[in-house]
Amino acid sequence: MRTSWADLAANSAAENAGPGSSASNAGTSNTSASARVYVPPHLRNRPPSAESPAPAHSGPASGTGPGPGPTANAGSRWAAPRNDCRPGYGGGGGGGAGGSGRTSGWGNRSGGWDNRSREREVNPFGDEDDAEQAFSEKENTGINFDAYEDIPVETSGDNVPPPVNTFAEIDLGEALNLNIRRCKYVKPTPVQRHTIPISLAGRDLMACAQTGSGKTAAFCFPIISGIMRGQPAQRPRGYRAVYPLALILSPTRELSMQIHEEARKFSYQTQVRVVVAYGGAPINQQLRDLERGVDILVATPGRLVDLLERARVSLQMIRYLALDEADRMLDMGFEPQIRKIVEQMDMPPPGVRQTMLFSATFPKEIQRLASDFLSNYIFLAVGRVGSSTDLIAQRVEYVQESDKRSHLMDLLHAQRANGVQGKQALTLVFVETKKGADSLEHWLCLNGFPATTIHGDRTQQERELALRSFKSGNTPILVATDVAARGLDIPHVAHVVNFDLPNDIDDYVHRIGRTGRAGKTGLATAFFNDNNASLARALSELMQEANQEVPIWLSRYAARSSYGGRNRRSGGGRFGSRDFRREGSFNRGGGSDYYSAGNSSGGYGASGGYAGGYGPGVTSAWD
DNA sequence: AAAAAAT
Repeated sequence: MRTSWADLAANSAAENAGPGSSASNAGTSNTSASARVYVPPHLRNRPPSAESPAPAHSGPASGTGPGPGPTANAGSRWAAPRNDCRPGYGGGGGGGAGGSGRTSGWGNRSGGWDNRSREREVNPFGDEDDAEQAFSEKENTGINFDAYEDIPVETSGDNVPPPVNTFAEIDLGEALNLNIRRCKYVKPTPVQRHTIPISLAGRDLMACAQTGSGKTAAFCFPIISGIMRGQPAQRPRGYRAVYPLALILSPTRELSMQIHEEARKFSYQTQVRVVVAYGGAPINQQLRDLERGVDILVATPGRLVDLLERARVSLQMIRYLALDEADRMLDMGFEPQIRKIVEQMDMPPPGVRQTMLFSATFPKEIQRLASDFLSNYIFLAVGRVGSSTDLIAQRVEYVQESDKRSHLMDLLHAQRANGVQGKQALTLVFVETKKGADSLEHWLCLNGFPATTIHGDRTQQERELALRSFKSGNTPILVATDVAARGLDIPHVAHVVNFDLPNDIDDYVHRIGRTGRAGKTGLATAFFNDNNASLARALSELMQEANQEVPIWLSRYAARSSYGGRNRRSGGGRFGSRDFRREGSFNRGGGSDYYSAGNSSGGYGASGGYAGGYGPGVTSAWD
């Protein structure tokens, strides 16, 4: 489940050292999961009883167990680049939520306070630098700090705390500061400059910002710092339940893994423990991780609901709730689960807990839903990194369905010529359906292009393997459904191809955001035809906003499409969205008590110069 | 209509 370059290197090294992983794979099959005692639904979710026998590990923050070190990883067989398009296919079970290499810390699981210092915490930083050099492109955090100065920022809400300019201005604590240095973060990104003070002030937040703009750190730093300096948690002594203090939810398993990896770095040697739980992987290892103690739980909704229904996790001590890709989390597919977790279990209500919502886009309807979870929140919109310089070159080409494959082939041939040091530049191809993904992958392979695919019909092992293989450059083409559209931080993606355009312009925004990340340039090519007519207007507007050249034929489509209301961009201009509380129609609706007249103290100008406003004419465009 | 997310 480790996905970084360092892990690849580590796994590769382990692989070369010997075939030791096969034995451990054998031990992690799914069969052990079924040994769990079945708890009938009516007995599930019983409140933790104070009378229950106290488990040995009920104290706060006992030592952090040995993390998933360079574990025997089921997916490490991709090492040999072959024409086989799914390297490592059938490479063995296990994998998933960590191979059995993790269980070496078993003896310590009852450890309370006294074990804290004895347990050794695996350094999550590894030797990433070495691995990064494989791309011969040293990039530090990958963030182009020079691109920051002109990033527009807009805030609204009551008494917005002023932003900070340096990490030193805020006392996050010594251990956290050390990790910030280890991450080579020199100065905070815009979203961090604003989010951290807001969060440290205890305020709720709705934030529009790209993943890759430092968003994860923006919500992790205050959470970790808050847990470290907060009262030691007097956690109830649940029979088996654990009581995390912070919950971070995300819409895909891979994104949860990614957040977990980052959070582990930020919390290294802070005694703040981060555990991840997601579906598709055996639950037992996740249960053991939880039993060792958890302060911050990163999870996908389905698995969390499962854990809640088994009464293995209680949310009653939650102080911080963060939803990543919040607009996806609140759309039709997810909303019931999220409401269940946030409103119908034992989580403290808004105002008691602190809630932070993040997404690159925030449609108005979603903002309305989201406000149920928030209390007197601050709205923050951060423009794209490098928004003024347009780091993503967007192209739209008219391609009939029947011509798409050969057209893609042309693009890939051109790309191949630009290969970097023998490695082809990474190309991410989005398609509409899972079947379409498999079939395109197969076709690419037949035609000599090493491709793999990630979508929801593949097993979790296959998904993780595909992602690793792509990141490593061994399979430089990844065909993906929207499962990979959001939040995934894959360095070095040079080209995003919208083989099938999405129906929603926000999805398009998320997809092309997989390239041009963190201040680097990228290319996004879309195949457009009559089937995408409904997207024409929004697409053409978006491209205009980004100073991209809009083909004449697309403008004609856009003009033709009847009042594109449905697909109008939900947000505005350089931001993913703007605060829906500022829309006159909403305020007249009667919910305007704490938000008057669409202006607020200290809301603007934090980044200097930029006034954050829209002229009246522009504003009307968003009504 | 499709995708994602629990078993």
